[in-house]
Amino acid sequence: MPKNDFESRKEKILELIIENYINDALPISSRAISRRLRRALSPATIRNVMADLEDAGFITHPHTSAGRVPTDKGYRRYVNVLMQAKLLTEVEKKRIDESFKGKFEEIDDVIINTSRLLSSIAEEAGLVTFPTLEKGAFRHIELVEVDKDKILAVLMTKSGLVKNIIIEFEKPLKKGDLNKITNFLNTRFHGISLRNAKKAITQQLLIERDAFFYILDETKGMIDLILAAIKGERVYLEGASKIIMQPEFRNLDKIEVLLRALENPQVLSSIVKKSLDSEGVGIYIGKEIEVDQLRDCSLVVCDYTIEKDHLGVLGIIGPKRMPYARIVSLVDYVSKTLSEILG
Amino acid sequence: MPKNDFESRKEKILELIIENYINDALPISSRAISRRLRRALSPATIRNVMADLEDAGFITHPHTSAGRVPTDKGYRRYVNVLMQAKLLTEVEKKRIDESFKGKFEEIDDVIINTSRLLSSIAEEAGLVTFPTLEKGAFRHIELVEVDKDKILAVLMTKSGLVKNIIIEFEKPLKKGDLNKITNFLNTRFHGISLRNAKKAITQQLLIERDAFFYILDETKGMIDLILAAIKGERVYLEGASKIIMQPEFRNLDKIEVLLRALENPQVLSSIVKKSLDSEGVGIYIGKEIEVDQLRDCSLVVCDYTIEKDHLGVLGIIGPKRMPYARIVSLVDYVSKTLSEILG
DNA sequence: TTTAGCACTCTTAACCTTAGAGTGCTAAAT
DNA sequence: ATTTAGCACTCTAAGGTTAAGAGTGCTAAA
Repeated sequence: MPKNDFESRKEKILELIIENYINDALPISSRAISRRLRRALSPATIRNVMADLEDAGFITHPHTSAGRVPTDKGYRRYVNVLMQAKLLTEVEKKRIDESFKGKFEEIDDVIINTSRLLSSIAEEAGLVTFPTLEKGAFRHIELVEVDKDKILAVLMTKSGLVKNIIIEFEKPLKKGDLNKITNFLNTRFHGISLRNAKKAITQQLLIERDAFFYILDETKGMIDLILAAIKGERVYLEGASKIIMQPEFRNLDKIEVLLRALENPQVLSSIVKKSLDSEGVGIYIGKEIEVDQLRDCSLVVCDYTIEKDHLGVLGIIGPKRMPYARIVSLVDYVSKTLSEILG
Repeated sequence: MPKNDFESRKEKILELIIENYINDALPISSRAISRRLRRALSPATIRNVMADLEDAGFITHPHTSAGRVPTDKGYRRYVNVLMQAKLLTEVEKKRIDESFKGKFEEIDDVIINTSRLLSSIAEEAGLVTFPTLEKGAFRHIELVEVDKDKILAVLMTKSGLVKNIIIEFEKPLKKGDLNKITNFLNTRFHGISLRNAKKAITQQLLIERDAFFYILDETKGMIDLILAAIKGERVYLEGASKIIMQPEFRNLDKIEVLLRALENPQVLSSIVKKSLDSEGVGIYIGKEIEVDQLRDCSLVVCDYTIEKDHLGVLGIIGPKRMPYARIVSLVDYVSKTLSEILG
């Protein structure tokens, strides 16, 4: 038997081991694999192959007389080369589409719906960040006086995202001044990205300083505040209870570590940072997440966008033993759908 | 010994049993109580009293040879008559005050901060609803055209809460019409409560129908949408992981039931409804919560307000074995502080 | 009324034991 | 040169037993 076939047999067996383990959460015995191959190979042969796979680091066994379980390296190989995408069923797609049909009054409702959807279809924890306006294009700003020394800025991006910011001033602004600033911003900056707005706006402001000379500082301060406010990053996570149903987490200490981690803003934010690296759907297995408390978990993430501008991130957190083929399709589809809805 | 003293001794012992149990999470033996009374009474005597308390339904024992634990009725008596408020320490108060000192750009940040604070001081789950605008007074509305057939309504209450609502129209409105509606709303309805706004506005609209005759329907529809949008009720809950640390929840099945319940919007909303009944700080013990999945928990809640108008609810969920004396003070103080901050 | 004394109950942890699953190795079979 | 049967060996998980300890309830004496 040529080398190639030999290698491909190994791969096949690795694939079977991993898929079986993902399904049953039990170590896989040589006999089980032999049966799956319709006895084309005897358990003894499988055992030899398994020993090779173990030497190569793709599988391991919890103790001498137990079957095999995948290692991180095994899962990695599985998602990289063995797994073939398992498309969502029409029923699932329909369910996702339907769930976005409802009326959403606020962006929060959309985000919550999305994360609930992810968690409930995947039966894992679903994670969605609130969209950032940073990459959005400036469309309209409205400055409303709410007090002598307080204004409400309502900022809207081209894609229709809205943010309210309340700004306090030391000395009150005159109504005319507010209008002047509003007009200035709306006419000069229509369409430019908020991320680049600061430099552009302050420059332009200096050019037109004559018109603004006595409110220049206030105007600049206000712009700073507005741009600072849109940087905030918030994550919504739902379905931690789904994870603890998984056999590998039926253990109080593990649950405790996991729940604590998922409640920790730093952990969430480092997860989100990680996700930014990936093009398309990103898969992080165990220690690849680089969060110690999540070393028994995997993360499948994807960003969502408006007109190719990054808005936020969504994904699934669950045990490493996760039906990647399905989850990847799910995350991909939901991210596309969300992007469309917001667009 | 007169009847009174006899009764008060019973109460004292009940109090000791409950406080011990709250501290240690272990059934309390007659010997332990005797020791706590500096042997003023022998264990045998205590046992007699305990038998009475058990007959009266205040305590029970898990099995023949175990010490006593409080029943719901016992806890109820404790919080109603035995417990004396345990004020927060200055350090704790300071911590709460400090945590509200930061800059909050959005109301969401305030709510999240509050619930995190509750959860972290109480070492239980903290719960805060987002403020409803319903009871707030109308202050200002701004209607901004964002598309031919889409407008953004920015609604602000007297107390400074802001809500954005995006409204779509079948046929486009003219710019002049928008201004007309904006002016109408801002001049005629300044100061009236949003809850009563609908009737008042539609009535007034009919009186002035001549001015609006060709956009009457659109105007009415828009008002309906705006008022519907402010009804939404959202709850933020943090610290479920704190509950599962408690000895009575060191059990996978219980944790599962609990986490599922706390992720269930219906459960949360029925908790919030409950809270509306109570004047000041409300305490609900076990089945009093009227949510079967939470029959082993207690709920301590209080509403928060602006100028005596109800805005929302905050509180603590934890095991029935909860340091009520401390938690009540905490919930009370945080609710007052939050009310002040928002005012 | 209170308390000492004591039999009784029940839980918990520790320790065995055993069945069963699965491996690794060796030697025979293909 | 592989593949496979056979078998000894290992480890887990479940069940059973035991003993210690904590606490009660009752009775009879103080």
